Amino acid sequence: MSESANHDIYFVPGLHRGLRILEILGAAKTPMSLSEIARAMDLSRSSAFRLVYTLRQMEFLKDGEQKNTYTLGAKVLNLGFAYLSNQPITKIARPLLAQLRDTTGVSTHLSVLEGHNVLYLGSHQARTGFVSNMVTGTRVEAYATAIGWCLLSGKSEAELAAFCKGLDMPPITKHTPTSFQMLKARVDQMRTDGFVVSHGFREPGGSSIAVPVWDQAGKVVACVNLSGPDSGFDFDKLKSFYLPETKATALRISRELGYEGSN
Amino acid sequence: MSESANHDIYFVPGLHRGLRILEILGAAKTPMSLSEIARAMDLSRSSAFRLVYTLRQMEFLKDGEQKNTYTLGAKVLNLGFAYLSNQPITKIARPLLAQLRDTTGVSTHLSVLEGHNVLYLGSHQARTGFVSNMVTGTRVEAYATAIGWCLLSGKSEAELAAFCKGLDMPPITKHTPTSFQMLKARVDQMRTDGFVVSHGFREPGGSSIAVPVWDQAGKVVACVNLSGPDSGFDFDKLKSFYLPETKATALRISRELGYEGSN
DNA sequence: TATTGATGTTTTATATACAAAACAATTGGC
DNA sequence: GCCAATTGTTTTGTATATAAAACATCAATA
Repeated sequence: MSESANHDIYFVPGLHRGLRILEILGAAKTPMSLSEIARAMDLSRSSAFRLVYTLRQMEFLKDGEQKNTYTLGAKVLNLGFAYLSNQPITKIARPLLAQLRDTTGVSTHLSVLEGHNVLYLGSHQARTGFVSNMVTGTRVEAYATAIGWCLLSGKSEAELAAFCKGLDMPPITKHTPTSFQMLKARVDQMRTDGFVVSHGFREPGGSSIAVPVWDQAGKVVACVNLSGPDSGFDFDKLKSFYLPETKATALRISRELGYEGSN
Repeated sequence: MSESANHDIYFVPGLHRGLRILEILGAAKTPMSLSEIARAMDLSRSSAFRLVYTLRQMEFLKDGEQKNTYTLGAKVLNLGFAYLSNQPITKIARPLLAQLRDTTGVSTHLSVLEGHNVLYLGSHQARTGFVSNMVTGTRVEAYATAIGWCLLSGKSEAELAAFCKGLDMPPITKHTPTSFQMLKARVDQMRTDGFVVSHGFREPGGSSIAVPVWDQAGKVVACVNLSGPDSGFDFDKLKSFYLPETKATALRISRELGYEGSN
């Protein structure tokens, strides 16, 4: 009774079990054999055989290094990227981020909050330089980054407390907040300013601007981020040019999402 | 008769069709309705209903913005990342890349070639600085980047020609090779040098070192990459310190893969 | 080398997933 | 506001996917 009142009339068991195999193999640190899969799924070997056969034929599974073992195939990666590029906000933001990149000359990024992580949905690279640190599809801990504070500014104090509950916050740099109180201070600061700027004189090696994006309900749903190395990031121009441009882009995206505030 | 001699004895049709729905929705630029899915799959609506029902319940599909439409769900993203972190080379390289990051103080990355793209498998960020341009899971055009040339150095001339066949190569920067001949020159250069270095005086804003990783068969299977902004990248130290360290790390990874050459 | 246990594969009787058809609920055109 | 067409949902007889059991193959141990 506990786990599965699954036995809905409309469940197609073949699909259900096949997907569970993918999940199990995703969670497994190492390739699994047919029998291991069958055991993990509490399934007859003959059924597991047919499922694996199908998954393999469709390239959702591929052979592991050891004989008779299987791991996730490349198709699951394709799906993952399709997921990212199908996010509605990605489509809306893409041309605007490209435009921001072109007018500023530095790299621009769009990210959202997913669980405790910042999830990068897409980016447009500075056209100069070979160093192409693209970020799409990446996850990083939200509590530790300027972009994370920006995204967390949409949460109430209670929500933020819940967010910190059970989260351990090791210090990545000496500026990393390591407690709820410290994180709250960062987020509050961001909320009053309306942006986060970190510049090279404080953090050697790079500069970054993060500005929130709001939806029609006034909720923070994403973050526009502009970043580059100090050498391409003139401090004088930062506040007079880069920041207003970034804010304008974020607002434009917000408008397209139906935001009607004046931030 | 044309498309599917699919009718293997061991094919489980529910799973087959469910996965095809995921692929179709991944390729679709916009969410689809039940009927659209049924039509695209040449399937009865009642069957499509049951498949979608199952996928939705398992969170491989989620509701689109419009009513009665569906898109890929977050689960497919989880699988995508599981795929990346399960790649054997990722596991071997991870601690060594972290170590390289710690001794050099700048960001390190591991990437492989997938089709025409450079696929980033993992990275370790410089501990200083808020600018966290992580790259895991990203794809970029191989022909246009130093890392790409590094990875392509494993190919023979014929393979490289095949690689270029039908690939259009727009110039991203003025240094971008735009023909097979130009690309071949870059790759040959890389092969004789054993690495690619691009430094800020040529490419404003950032510096980068790329070194290949070999497997036991002597094939180039991956690329170790070290990159950072000029300000953190001392030119003098580049050749005397960063480059040898990077090469040592790449060789160490190669050794763990069974490489026995002396490069 | 013989023996045991485990795993991968094939067969097949039967439980069940499936598609047609009926139904319900929307939508769009006049 | 009606009709027609399209879509989402439910039912149900039947074609078929399934799991047990048999078979084949391999690995380890004595």
